[in-house]
Amino acid sequence: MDAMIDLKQLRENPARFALGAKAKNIPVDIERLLELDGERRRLQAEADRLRAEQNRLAKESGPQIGKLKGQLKGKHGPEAEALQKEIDALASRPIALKQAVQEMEARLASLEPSLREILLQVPQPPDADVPVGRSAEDNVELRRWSPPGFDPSAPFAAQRGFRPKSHLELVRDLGLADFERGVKLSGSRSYVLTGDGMNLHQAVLRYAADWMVYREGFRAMSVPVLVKEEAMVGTGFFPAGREQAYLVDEKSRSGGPEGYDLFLTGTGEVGLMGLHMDEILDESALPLKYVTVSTCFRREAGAAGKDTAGLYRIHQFDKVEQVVICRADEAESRAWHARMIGYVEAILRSLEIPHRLLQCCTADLGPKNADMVDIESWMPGRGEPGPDGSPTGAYGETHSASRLYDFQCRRLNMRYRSGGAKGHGETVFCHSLNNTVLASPRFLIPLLENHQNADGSVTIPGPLRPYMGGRERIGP
RNA sequence: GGUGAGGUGGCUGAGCGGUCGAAAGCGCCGGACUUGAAAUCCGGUAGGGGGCUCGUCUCCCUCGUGGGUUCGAAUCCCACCCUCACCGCCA
Repeated sequence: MDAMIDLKQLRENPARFALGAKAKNIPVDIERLLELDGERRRLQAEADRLRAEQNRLAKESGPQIGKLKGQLKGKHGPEAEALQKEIDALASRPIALKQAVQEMEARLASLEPSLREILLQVPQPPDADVPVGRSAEDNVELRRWSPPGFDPSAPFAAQRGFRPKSHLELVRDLGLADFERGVKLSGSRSYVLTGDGMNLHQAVLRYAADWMVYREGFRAMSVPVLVKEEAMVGTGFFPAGREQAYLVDEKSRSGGPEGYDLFLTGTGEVGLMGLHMDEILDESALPLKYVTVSTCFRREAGAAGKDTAGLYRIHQFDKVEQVVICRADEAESRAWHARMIGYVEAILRSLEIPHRLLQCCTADLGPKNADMVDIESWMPGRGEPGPDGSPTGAYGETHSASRLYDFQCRRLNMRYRSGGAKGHGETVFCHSLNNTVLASPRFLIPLLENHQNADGSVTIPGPLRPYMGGRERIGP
């Protein structure tokens, strides 16, 4: 069975996993898991013992049978009969054992599915320094930033001299998106980016990707967005997130058992992390720093009625994603987490987008994370309408930085050999981290809304201008 | 989509029913030689799981994956996955 969570650790300290699951509000029957594990180990030991005996007999009698068969060649009559009898006697010795082994194996096999099912559901326990909470409401703000001369907590109109438009109004008035035709083509939560909407979309993606590649030395990758189930399970998105993923049903289409289903990935993380599945890496190759820009697909099951309008919650978008795969060292992994968050903060500052960092509480972590920090960008057009009917603005999630220890790499069977240069040490599961660099078109919301002008135009922030043909503004 | 060949350790590649977890070469590690290095020589070198008297201990599993035949399978049979070559189609 593949490594999910470390069964040894679970046996030694089941409470840690039970409490961790509870803090995450994820139901999982650790008691039952321990029972099944114990039962399996008992059967395994017994089967091993029987098989060892069987092997011993076979090893003993094998060469003898071979020798006797050699003597049998060309012989006839009573002499041949005697030899044949001897051969049969030798051959029959392991038969009883064989049946016993088969029985044990059958019992073992019947145990595996339920064991595996539970094992796959056990979440990574949250780190001790993650605040315990019941929902996203209990996330804790770490810090916030806004460009000089603008304060998100004060009314937009008072500071900028006009009432802000929401991104919906901006994209309509400036001709940046066409929702009607998007819906015509693909149903709800679909859109078409038009003209400068598409230009801006490509500009921010390229800007973010270039930042990671040319400033931070990440390796640019194009990875599949259509992947096997293995990759979804390995990266920890399945089984819990199965409802969130689009399925390309190749299995039933073929009408037979051949072929397998494929899934559309909801993040480039799946492709990047899946790259080294089942590999043993050289320690000297670590850390691996990858960045990809990929189209992401999400069913948004369970989000019916939420954020139905505009570019916020949509089924398909593009995302620049960073992952780091490093040695199994908590301090190193924590340092990378901070650094990866720092890249995003720097990008947001360079684009003059007010934002804040949230330490996610235990309930908001999801099964795979030990720790997660969200970054929310200020969206002046979001939130409840104020007394004058214009939006008051709100922070909206645009980034999410996860620290996973070896949770993913266990599932992906992704290891390195420890022990210095070309070391001869043990194989160890890598640690992994991931963080959004920039997701668009959601990011167009804070970009357009924060940089809108009184005349309805939108100023293109300086760093994006090279990606927009040198232009300074969109609109009149 | 059609036809053919093939998937073996970090790599190349032999093995085609028993002593094979597996020849040989390369690579890598350790040692000898050397002022140092190269060359040479000697030795070592897959992964996973279990047991205890925890050790230069022991057992089990793994030769693409899953089944089957057999006393015994890397080797024979079936299905699937994948790779390569040629043909057809095609952004």
